[in-house]
Amino acid sequence: MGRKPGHGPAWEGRRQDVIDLAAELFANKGYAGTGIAEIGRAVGLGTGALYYYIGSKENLLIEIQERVMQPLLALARRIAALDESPLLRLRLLSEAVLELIFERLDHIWVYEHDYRYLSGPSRAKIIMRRHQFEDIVSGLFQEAIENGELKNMDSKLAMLQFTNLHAHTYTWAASMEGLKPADLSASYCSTLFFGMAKAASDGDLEAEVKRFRKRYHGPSLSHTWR
Amino acid sequence: MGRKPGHGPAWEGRRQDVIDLAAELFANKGYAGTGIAEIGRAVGLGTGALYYYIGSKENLLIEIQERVMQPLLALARRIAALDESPLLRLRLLSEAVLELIFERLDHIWVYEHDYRYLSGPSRAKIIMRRHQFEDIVSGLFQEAIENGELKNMDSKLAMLQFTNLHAHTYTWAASMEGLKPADLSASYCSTLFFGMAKAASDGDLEAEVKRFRKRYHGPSLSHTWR
Amino acid sequence: MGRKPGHGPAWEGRRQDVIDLAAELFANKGYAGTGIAEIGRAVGLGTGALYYYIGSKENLLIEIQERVMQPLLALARRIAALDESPLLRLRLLSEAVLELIFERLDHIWVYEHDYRYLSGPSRAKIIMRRHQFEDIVSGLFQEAIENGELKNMDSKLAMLQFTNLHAHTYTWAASMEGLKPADLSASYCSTLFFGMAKAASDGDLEAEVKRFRKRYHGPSLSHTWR
Amino acid sequence: MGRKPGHGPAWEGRRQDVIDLAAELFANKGYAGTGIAEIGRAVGLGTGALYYYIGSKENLLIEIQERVMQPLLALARRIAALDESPLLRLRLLSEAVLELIFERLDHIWVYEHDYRYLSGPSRAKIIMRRHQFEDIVSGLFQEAIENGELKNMDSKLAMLQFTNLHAHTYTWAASMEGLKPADLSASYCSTLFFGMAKAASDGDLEAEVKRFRKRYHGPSLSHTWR
DNA sequence: TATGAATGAGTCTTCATTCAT
DNA sequence: AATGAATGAAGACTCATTCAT
Repeated sequence: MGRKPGHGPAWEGRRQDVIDLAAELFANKGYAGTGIAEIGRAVGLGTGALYYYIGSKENLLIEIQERVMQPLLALARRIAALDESPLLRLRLLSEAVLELIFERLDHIWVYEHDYRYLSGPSRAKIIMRRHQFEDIVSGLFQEAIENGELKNMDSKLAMLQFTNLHAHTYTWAASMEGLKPADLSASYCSTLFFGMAKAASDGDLEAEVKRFRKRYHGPSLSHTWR
Repeated sequence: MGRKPGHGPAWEGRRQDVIDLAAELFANKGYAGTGIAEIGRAVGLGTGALYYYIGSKENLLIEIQERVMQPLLALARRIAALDESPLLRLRLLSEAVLELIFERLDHIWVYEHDYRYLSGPSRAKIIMRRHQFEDIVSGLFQEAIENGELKNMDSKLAMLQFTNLHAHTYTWAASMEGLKPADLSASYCSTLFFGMAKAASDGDLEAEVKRFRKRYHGPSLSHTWR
Repeated sequence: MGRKPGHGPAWEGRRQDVIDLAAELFANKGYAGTGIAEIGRAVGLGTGALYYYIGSKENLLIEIQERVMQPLLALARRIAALDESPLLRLRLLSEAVLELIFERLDHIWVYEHDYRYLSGPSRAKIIMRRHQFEDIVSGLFQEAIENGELKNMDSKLAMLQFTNLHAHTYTWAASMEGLKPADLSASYCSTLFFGMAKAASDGDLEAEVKRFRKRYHGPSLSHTWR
Repeated sequence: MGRKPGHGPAWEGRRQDVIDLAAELFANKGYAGTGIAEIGRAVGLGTGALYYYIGSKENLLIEIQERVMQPLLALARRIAALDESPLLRLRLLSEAVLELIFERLDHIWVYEHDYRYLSGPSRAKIIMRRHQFEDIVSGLFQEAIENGELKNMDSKLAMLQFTNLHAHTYTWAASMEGLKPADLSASYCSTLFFGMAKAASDGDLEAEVKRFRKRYHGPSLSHTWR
């Protein structure tokens, strides 16, 4: 974002290193909980020198968001454009997304948690990109539904389930050493696509729920606040 | 001596109101991004009076976490103890959880985002409770697997999918006016349980993936950072 | 100080109780380190009711100072007026002062430490009284010197030694359970009066000091700051 | 990489200046009565820059205590180790202590008054050092008693008299312009050592006291509180 | 007489940012 | 390219005091 002419050749590399470290720190202690001086200490630079590279603290946050959103969108576009069945493309996207998540968990933490600290314009830009990504996924689901590969359902709801399943993975991925993105993707897609398949009918369970509600007279199972 | 130490009868109610408002503000601007004075302004109290009710800012955060975790755990325990099939119990739990989420989205935002700003002990307590919740869900899946209602899979992986799907809902729930927890729960459970059903076999798709990989020679679909 | 008409009969007693407790707390945690609410808790009163008795926090401090200075001055005047030898009177005063110190160490702590927190007028008043006390003691020493009971020395220096010796006792008195004011007084006065007696001549030691200074060439024994 | 963490060469000097000024202010208005901003104004620094030097307000207090206690202990140890008579060593110590007191009265004020505002560990450390100092003085008195230079008395009581006499000097030293530590030391030691000398016997005065008590029937000379 | 509640100025402290060198 | 130093606004929190009831 901020690279201007007049900087030496090492500038860009150093800059990226700083962002790397910032992402790590932000992920662990939160954007608001991490001080500029702390980042400086981690990189081995005084605050003054740090500003030579970063411009501002918010800039750092913007860069990290970009680092997540740019490849994500690029990936989604490239894959969506493939001449393959929608489910296969979704499966490929799933794996690519999970790879991204596993590769740099810290970035994803920041991406998911701290975009609220972005000021107006940057925030809007990020949100717009998220919608773009979602639209691509929605579109793929729509194709699959029209295809007949999936049952007739709201493609947006399908997309949200896909997104929920993948996005929330960053929460626990660190504690599952050994788990491979490819395997996880297979499992996720298996659940999603079979769960949404033509044959699937939830009639039985929902009927059972209804019967239970009639029969049940114990303490409330739905929540009321306070 | 007629002393009556402690607080008047209105105190607790006022206190809860303050927490309500704080949750709203924290949800919008983040815990770190919300000032005590700002909360005071929202409630109509000076900082001094505010502290009379809250004790400390962190206390507010703790209280909000409790408000989420306590009913969540209580619900999970009560439902898990029912004498019903595991899938039905999971379905009931799903709905209860979604009700909780929809009812107080702001609390869930804070619960998911800001627990990192808790100091040591409180943080540990919250994390412990989360594990307890997860164990209950895992247990139900394990039962369903042993039952034969679900295919043979890692019950923890099943639990994580259940959790991912539900937890991440807070992200977009506000923008889906009209969506009922009951319907969403039906959809989620349908996907999950059919997707994990005995019959389901992902052999076909995975074979297709393999063929694709062999055939494909375009730009990389997996991500490498930077 | 603050007793106004319109107060019930229990008022004054209660007021004194509050001052008692305040002295204890001030002694332990310092005037500035003790909150009004803390005093209230100790007495069993809310802050509102407390103010009914005390008027202000500074008032409390003033009262405590008075409680020390008034009996001290009264004592000194009464004893100085006795028709006895100056040394006997000093000895009697010594004991009375030590009794005062031992009886209410907490008051003395406050008296010695916290008069700096008094605002202008009260502070001036207290300092004036201290001078009055010192003048009485000086006068007694002057008599003894003129009497020939003590050697010819500056009566003010004599007074300061008397005062130093007694005043600083509060510092450690609490840790000397069992020590009686009368015995301590005997010891103090013995040291002082024999040390200042006609016969006493410090020529020998001072000569020795001079010889040592000439002979000594080790590291400096006098201090230079930093 | 050319980083040079830490502080510039002027830092330590500036830091000491800040402590100097803080000591002055604390001495006049008390530790609790002096605000950080006030110190900043006195040094010509904003609060931010001030903290760059001091770390915390309590640190300032600790530093001042150290500035008193460290030279005091060093002095005591060096002097106690000299191969001279115990009384000469006490006399030398007396002078050194008084020099210290006269040189930086403000530090001594803070040292004597405000150590109560130190939190746990620092407070304990300071108290320990005070005991070490007292033990050295006690030891010297003990030697003098065993020597026969002083009469047979409790060496701790002797030490306390020595300490009282010296320590309390800070109270009035400022108002005695022209008084030299050496002269004051000579006077103090003269009083103490002759007063505690072998020949001294307080039999006469104490007998007189007894006779007086019997004879006297006026108002109480001993104090009863309130 | 006493209470709980409210005030608001004041406290110490932190931190992103700037700048002379 | 980098440093140390300084800024100053903002942060959380405290506390003596007041007041309606």
